[in-house]
Amino acid sequence: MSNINKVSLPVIKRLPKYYRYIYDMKQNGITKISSSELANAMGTTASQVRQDFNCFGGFGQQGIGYNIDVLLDEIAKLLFSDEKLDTILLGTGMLGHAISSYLTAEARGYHLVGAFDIDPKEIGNTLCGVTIKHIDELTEFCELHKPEVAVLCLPRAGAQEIAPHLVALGIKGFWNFSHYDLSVMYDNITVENVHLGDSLMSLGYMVRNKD
Amino acid sequence: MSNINKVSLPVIKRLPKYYRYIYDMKQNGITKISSSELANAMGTTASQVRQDFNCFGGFGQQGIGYNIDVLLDEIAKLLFSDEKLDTILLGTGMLGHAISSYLTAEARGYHLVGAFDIDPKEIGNTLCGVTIKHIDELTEFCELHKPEVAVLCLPRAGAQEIAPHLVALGIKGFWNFSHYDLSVMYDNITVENVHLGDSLMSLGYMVRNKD
DNA sequence: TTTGGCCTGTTATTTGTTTGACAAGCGCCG
DNA sequence: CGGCGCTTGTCAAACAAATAACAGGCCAAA
Repeated sequence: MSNINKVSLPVIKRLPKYYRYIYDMKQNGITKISSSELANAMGTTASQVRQDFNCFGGFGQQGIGYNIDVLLDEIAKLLFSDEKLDTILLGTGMLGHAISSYLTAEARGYHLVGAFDIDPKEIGNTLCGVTIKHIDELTEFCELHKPEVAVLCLPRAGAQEIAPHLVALGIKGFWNFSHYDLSVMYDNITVENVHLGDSLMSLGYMVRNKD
Repeated sequence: MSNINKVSLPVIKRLPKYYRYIYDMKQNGITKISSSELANAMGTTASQVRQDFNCFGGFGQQGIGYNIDVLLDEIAKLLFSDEKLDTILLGTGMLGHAISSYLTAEARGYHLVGAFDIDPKEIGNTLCGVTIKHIDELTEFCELHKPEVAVLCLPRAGAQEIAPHLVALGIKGFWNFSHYDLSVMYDNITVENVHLGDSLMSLGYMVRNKD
């Protein structure tokens, strides 16, 4: 068991979806489920469900299926953790506001500890419980509070300029909304890109070139 | 040439990134580039670059490389189009505001024609040039203006309820920020999911279980 | 207690994507 | 004009992921 040696990225990316569906089933009073039932609900195959769960040791019972509580608990242990990740936000524009609100209100496992901008009009305002600081204070802040995750909601030039400093300051993971390709530069850092522009462009292509 | 029979999804998803890099190079005065140079800049392989471009006929010259202008133009023809896609926004909360602003100010190929909400406080306000209407007016509006794309910035229950109507009203593509899994239901519809929650969860997993 | 149906964990097969290899084309230089 | 270096387009091999197949465990019922 606990064969967490090297779980492939596609599997990891599917975990949140499993969590969502299983969480729902628990809300609906379901107590156990088979791989085929789950696969059917999620639009995938029973094979994939079993193989995915097996990456983490496989927490089902032959002849029975999977206990919803066990399943939910195991996946939660994988995705979340007792201690939240201290997180800072860079760029408090419209998107920054929306994202920080999401991070504090709806997301689990993160704790917003700081927000930074260069716009004098923003500095000093409160954003989801933290005071927006000027980006000049970033170094001092990070050395003191050691945040682990940075959310980049700034324009590309800004992201490009600040990313190396953040890495040097010990940031381990980026939630990147900027158009700057972080992952090219550092590969001992985890980057989760949310490229809205790319997403929209491929949507447009697919809508126009519908098979 | 023009072997646009069936281009695989991974290739389509890479097109925007190509566009970004090539656009930049043009800004920097570069006029031609080889597959290996481009691959190197983007952190991929020359093989992949050539094979990707070849899905669309291959617009390079042996011995020379790719002309930046030609390349940019060809990719733009694939991703964008002369006529913009009429788009409506559902859900004008904080995220809806940020996304609509992005859509109108920064994105290319889309035209926001309507915005809808259920919150009486929002109805009548202006959002990026359109007046926010009550969702009860959605059917009439769609029958009149025939929008092609819908942006879903509403909570899951709302998305779940409204999605079938939107499909019935002729929506061809969804930019889905809700936690509802549209793609499971309709497969003649294009859905581009931006699941912020999923994205954050997998980031957390990867930060904690760094290889 | 034994039998049969069901379901998991795991191994095998198929499918799809990425990487590598090479022939043919272009331009430059002698 | 011919050879050489470089580059594309394309085909082949390697790799990764998704699907299918199956052996073994569990429960229920007889």
